[in-house]
Amino acid sequence: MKPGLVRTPSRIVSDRAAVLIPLPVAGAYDYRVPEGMELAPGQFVRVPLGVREVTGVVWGAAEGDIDETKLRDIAGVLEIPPLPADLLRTVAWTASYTMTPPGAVLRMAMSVPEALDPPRVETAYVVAPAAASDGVRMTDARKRVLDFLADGRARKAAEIARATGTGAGVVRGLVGRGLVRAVSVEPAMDVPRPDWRRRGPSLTPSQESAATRLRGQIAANAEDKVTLLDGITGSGKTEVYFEAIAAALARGRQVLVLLPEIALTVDWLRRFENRFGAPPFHWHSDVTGARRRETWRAVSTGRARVVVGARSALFLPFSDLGLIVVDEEHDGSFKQEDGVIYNARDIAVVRAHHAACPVVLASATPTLETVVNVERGRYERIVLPERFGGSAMPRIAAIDMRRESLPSQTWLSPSLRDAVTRTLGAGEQALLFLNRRGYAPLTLCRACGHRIECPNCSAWLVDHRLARKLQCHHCGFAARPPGACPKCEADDAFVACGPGVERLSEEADEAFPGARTALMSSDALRSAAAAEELIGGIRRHDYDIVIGTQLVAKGHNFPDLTLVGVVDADLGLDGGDLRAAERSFQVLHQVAGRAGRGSRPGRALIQTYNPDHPVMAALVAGDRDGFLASESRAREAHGMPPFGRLAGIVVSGRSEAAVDTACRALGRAAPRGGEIRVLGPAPAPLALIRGRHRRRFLVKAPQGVRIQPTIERWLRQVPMRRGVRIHVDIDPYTFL
DNA sequence: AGCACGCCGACT
DNA sequence: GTCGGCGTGCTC
Repeated sequence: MKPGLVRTPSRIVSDRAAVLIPLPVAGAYDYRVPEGMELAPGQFVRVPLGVREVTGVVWGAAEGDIDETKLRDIAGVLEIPPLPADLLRTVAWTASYTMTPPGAVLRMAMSVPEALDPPRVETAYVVAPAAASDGVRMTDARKRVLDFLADGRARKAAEIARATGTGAGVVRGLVGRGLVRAVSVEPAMDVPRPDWRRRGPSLTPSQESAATRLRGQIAANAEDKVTLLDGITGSGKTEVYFEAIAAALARGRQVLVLLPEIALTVDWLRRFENRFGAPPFHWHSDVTGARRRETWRAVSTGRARVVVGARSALFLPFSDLGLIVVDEEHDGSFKQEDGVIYNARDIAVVRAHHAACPVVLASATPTLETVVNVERGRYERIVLPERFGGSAMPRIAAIDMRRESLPSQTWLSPSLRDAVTRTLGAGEQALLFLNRRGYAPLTLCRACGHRIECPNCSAWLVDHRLARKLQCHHCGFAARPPGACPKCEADDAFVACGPGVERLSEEADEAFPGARTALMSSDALRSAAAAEELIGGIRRHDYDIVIGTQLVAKGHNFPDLTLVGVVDADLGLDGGDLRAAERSFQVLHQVAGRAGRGSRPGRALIQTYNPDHPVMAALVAGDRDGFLASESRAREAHGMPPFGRLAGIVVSGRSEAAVDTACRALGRAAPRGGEIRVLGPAPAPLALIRGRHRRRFLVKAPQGVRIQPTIERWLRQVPMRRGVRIHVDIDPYTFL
């Protein structure tokens, strides 16, 4: 990925300027610059648009191809700092790369409309410079006030009164005599600053040498430096990149840390506060209202030194970005799938390039893309070889389910049950991992075989017994379980097929009587507080068995947990997804890493019907690099990413016939014969979502070929009927 | 994304 | 006869 440059003059001198408005229109609109108005790119301006007036951003010189008579005047300039140049370039690059209108990308950078309002001002008081106190009667109270203000800082009347034991009248009197001056100040949220001078925890020799290399990059202001911090679970990657953060803070720069699933990383925040003595600013969808506005402005003015956030934090107006960290670089949640479709990990590299600052990508199971970038010499790799505190990676063994005999409607093999029993007997904790929410993925009528499906999607409804609902995991549709079969009207004939975590928890209660079980899934944890409560309980050993979905795999540290049982390791392998094997490996490796993080060694048992599958073999052998190498060879042989380019073109609409007609027209116009190939249309794996029928084309090109211009030309040739929409997904992550 | 314009059904 | 339903198409 090579970030392109956008030319932006430092000042607009012409009587016309291009203004980008946060709407999905083709490009920036030209406006007339009124006499005497000074403009620079990035400035927020009010412009007339139809009958209304909107806030836009000065984009550059006018394109000039619009009729003079249509031109309207810029109404005014907002009195807030302009968007920084590196953000403007990142917006332009993202728009062009993802084939999204730039205004739609800009909207992400203007996600806090209230932040653009003129700042609320308050009156504060300072000592007047060069004030002559002769002739002013110096009472005790006046003297105390002047002493209090002697340091030159502006303070509000109430604060002065409180500190000096006087009344507001004394201050007013001093103002009247010219000794104190009233000034307008923007009330600043009193934020403790992270203190990089604090001593961090002591590091192991390998952590220390990794930290030294990262500090060196910050000190050398290594632009365009992307470093993969590659360390197994528990190797202390976080402490290492904290040292890079400290180095950036020491140079007075700002830092952005991107984390997946931000709301649930209580553990991470605790470690940050331990290291820096103050919390970072947060940025994710749960940050709302005044807090959101204040954070946006604090980032813009530079008061916010460290921001930890979800992917949308990439479009915050950092004025002096000195480092970006992407933790859990491999995590799928960095890929935004709706609206502007982008991968935050990639955009982080682009923003860092434009901001001329280094990037650290951290992971125990880096993506093949990143590993290949290391091998090609584009990224540097720093390896943390051993686990912190000397504890070993858990031993991983496969349980061959073909050789186990299980009673029907149960999913815990005798081997796994035996291991759990012995673990509990030793006073330790066990984790049973099943990446499936709810009670059962399918509800079937015993009498006629009818399967309960979502009315809007081609998917089964998932039985959520705790919530007494059948739920669609694709559109959110929920219904009470019907009493009788809607097809054959048989009463009480429904049978739940397959396990979800709720059902597994039932089986665990039966299999291990007396054991205290905790259920951890996104359904069971409605709030961050509830999550913290449960995590604390597990850490205190209030529970013996934890049953969880992917949530449990993330970052938690349970010292007494020594056994991880993966109930269905084959779950992620089907689906024909390009990255299915890679993702399975990442998830299983990560969840296995939950075992043995304390003083006692851990082990993981993986129930599978495919013990010879490369993913299982690599997990058991502890051969991550071997797995990546074989995966890499397979992708290269098929010209798949990262050895070739892919784009998904999804055509969708309410009318299946209209979608098919559109697809035929697109198929006829598809580019042929060149090095770019178009496959499809095929029904998308979920052919119906939210009542919209979907078909998918796949565009494939060799490495290094820009596919966007070809796709653009192709799609432009075929006018779309109303009701039919096209989504372009460059570098698709999943094939849903 | 708004907002107006426009062309068909149920009301005072 | 009008009020208003939301489909369609602009906005420099």
